[in-house]
Amino acid sequence: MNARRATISDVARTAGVSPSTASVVFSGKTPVSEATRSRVLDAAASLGYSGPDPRAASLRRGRSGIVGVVLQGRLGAVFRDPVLRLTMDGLSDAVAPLGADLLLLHDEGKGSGAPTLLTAPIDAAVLVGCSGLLREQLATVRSRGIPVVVIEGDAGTDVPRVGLDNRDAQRVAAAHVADLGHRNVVTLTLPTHWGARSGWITPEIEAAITVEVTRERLAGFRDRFPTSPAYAAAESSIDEGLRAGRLFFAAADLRPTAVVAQSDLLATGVIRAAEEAGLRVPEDVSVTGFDGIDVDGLAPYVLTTQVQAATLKGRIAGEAVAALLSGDIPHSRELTCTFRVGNTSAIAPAASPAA
Amino acid sequence: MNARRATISDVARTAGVSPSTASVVFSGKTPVSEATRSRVLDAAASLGYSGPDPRAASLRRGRSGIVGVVLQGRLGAVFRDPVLRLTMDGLSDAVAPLGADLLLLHDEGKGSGAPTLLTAPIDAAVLVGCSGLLREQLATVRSRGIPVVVIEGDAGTDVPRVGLDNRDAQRVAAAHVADLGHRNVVTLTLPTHWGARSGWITPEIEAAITVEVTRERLAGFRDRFPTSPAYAAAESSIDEGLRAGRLFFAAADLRPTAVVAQSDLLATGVIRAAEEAGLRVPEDVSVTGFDGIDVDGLAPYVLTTQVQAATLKGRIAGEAVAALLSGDIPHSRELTCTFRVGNTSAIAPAASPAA
DNA sequence: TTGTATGCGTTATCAA
DNA sequence: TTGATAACGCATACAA
Repeated sequence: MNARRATISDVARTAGVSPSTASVVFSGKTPVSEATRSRVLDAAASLGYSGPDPRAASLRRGRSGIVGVVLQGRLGAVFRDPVLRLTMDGLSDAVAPLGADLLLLHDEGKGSGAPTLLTAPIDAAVLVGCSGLLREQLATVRSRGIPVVVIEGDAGTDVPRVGLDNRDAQRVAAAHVADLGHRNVVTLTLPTHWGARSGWITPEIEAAITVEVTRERLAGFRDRFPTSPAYAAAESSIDEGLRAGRLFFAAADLRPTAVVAQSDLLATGVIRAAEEAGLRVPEDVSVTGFDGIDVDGLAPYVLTTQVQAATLKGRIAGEAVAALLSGDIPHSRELTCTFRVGNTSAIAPAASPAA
Repeated sequence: MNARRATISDVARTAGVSPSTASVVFSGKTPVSEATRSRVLDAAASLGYSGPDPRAASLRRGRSGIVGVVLQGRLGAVFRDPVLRLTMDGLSDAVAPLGADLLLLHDEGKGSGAPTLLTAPIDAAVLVGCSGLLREQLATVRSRGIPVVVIEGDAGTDVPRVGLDNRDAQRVAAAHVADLGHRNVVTLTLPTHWGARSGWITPEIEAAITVEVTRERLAGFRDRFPTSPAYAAAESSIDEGLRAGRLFFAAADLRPTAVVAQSDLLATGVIRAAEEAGLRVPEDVSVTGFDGIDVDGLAPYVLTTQVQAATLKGRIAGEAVAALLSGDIPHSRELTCTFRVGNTSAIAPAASPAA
């Protein structure tokens, strides 16, 4: 029909008022007489004008009302992680009062198409999940002058950050296992870098872990078990835990009596593997997790784990964004886990199986 | 430092070229000599200019590179649903080649803060999950002239839609149960409207179901069981299924021999409830699901269910968006489920438990 | 290969 | 309460 969509000027002309008046009718920034208002609204209706073009408005205003959330990997993979889901939930909650929407940005391979962080019309960014690309992304965002908040990642100083006492918490879990008499222990970690395959962690690899969460939790484990083997999973999932667990329990003479996992999902998989191998948890093998999420199908086990407040983490990040957008400078926050002893850890078996 | 961020004109001036030349250096739309290019880039670096302002660019271009996805309810709740997660995964995959990002819009209570669909700078919208607000949202989006694709909802004609053969598929499942000799059957449905509480579905309610998926699947069930009781869950989750199942199995003399659930999660909950009540599945009670997702912790059961290609559904929607954005008119697609007989359905028990 | 001119659709400021 | 004016920062058609 129309060669062109109607603009606010068209509406103004039709209504016989000035563009600025028409604008004000829609924004409500200034009082307008009832007569003019309805004339403008009528004109808009007759022209099929449905309000200001957001692009133009955002150019003029300098703000878009959009908060970018940078995630790593594909969306599906991202939301498969219960912790991240909770964090997103809290984040969206805290950002909602701003009237801001969330723009999902995946950092997946910078080669792939759009350098989105550079070209997305966002007012602020939340960097979450702490990939190795973090520094680069931070540089990008800051060069654009966009306020940014980092969730669990190596932000430099002067970047508001929401963190977790990963190292301390994992040390506590490790100590728990050590105190129960376990000596033959293995830790199952999250990915060492984004996109990495699963495999044993050599000293070289250990020295070059780019994922902060993994590194910190491993460090906490090391505080009590400096030389125990460590195996990195490719992702946090029950399946990955199952695969790793099968590996751990395959050779009867090398079998660990305890597995310290860096996530509840991994721990759940390990428990499954133990059952598969005919081992009893916790009598034959103790398993600890991390996160404190409800894992579907884990009953009757109650995981011994460090419980983190994932939703709160997101909420705090969202509040930090809100603060930044209103000109305040939020301070970084470090959240603390709560250790929960369940029924998946127990005193080490008296006799080592063999060797 | 700077009173104002540098613009491309500043860069051009510093580099001693015209603004258009500088623009071209960043967009790459036109060949530029190596000498000029590097002069421009140097100038940009020295001014701390990090590329065109996305807001201005998008105003000029008329496109923002953002696709809006309208979901119902809170984010956290949304991504808790495995089917939706898969759909989002497929969608983001299909949209990635466009260089488009996804903007998450919740339709939650139009009163709450931002009238987002009206004011978001999106090039296209995907309406998913089919709430009762769908028509209204469609009107909003179309009045803005934004191309839109609907996933499983009552789009009018002439709106590209990706659907599922919900009614046929559910009828097949119901027939399966009927053919096994079950007469005392109850169906457990998805919510009848968005935000509804759980409860028995009266004829009045049944006549006014606003969620298409629920309505269609129930219709399919009705094709074989015109008068059997139907109970609506408040959401698709194992917990809701468990609660409903407890209700079904509470009174021994009214106990159904088969439960036809509208989702795998609900079915899983029902199975849990059956176990709790000391009933064997499928010997004492048959349970069918819908979706064909992998439900964690369901082993050793293999659900009898209708398997839908959730990821494909999202992908097709994404491709439809791509088509719309390049001026084509995609046709609607109706996907077909595949019936899978697992080990949760069996011949009805010979003797009805009681009166 | 580079420059000139123009408009994308708004809204903030200020004066009337 | 309303209107005139001037950006907002860029990308494109077209000419050189």
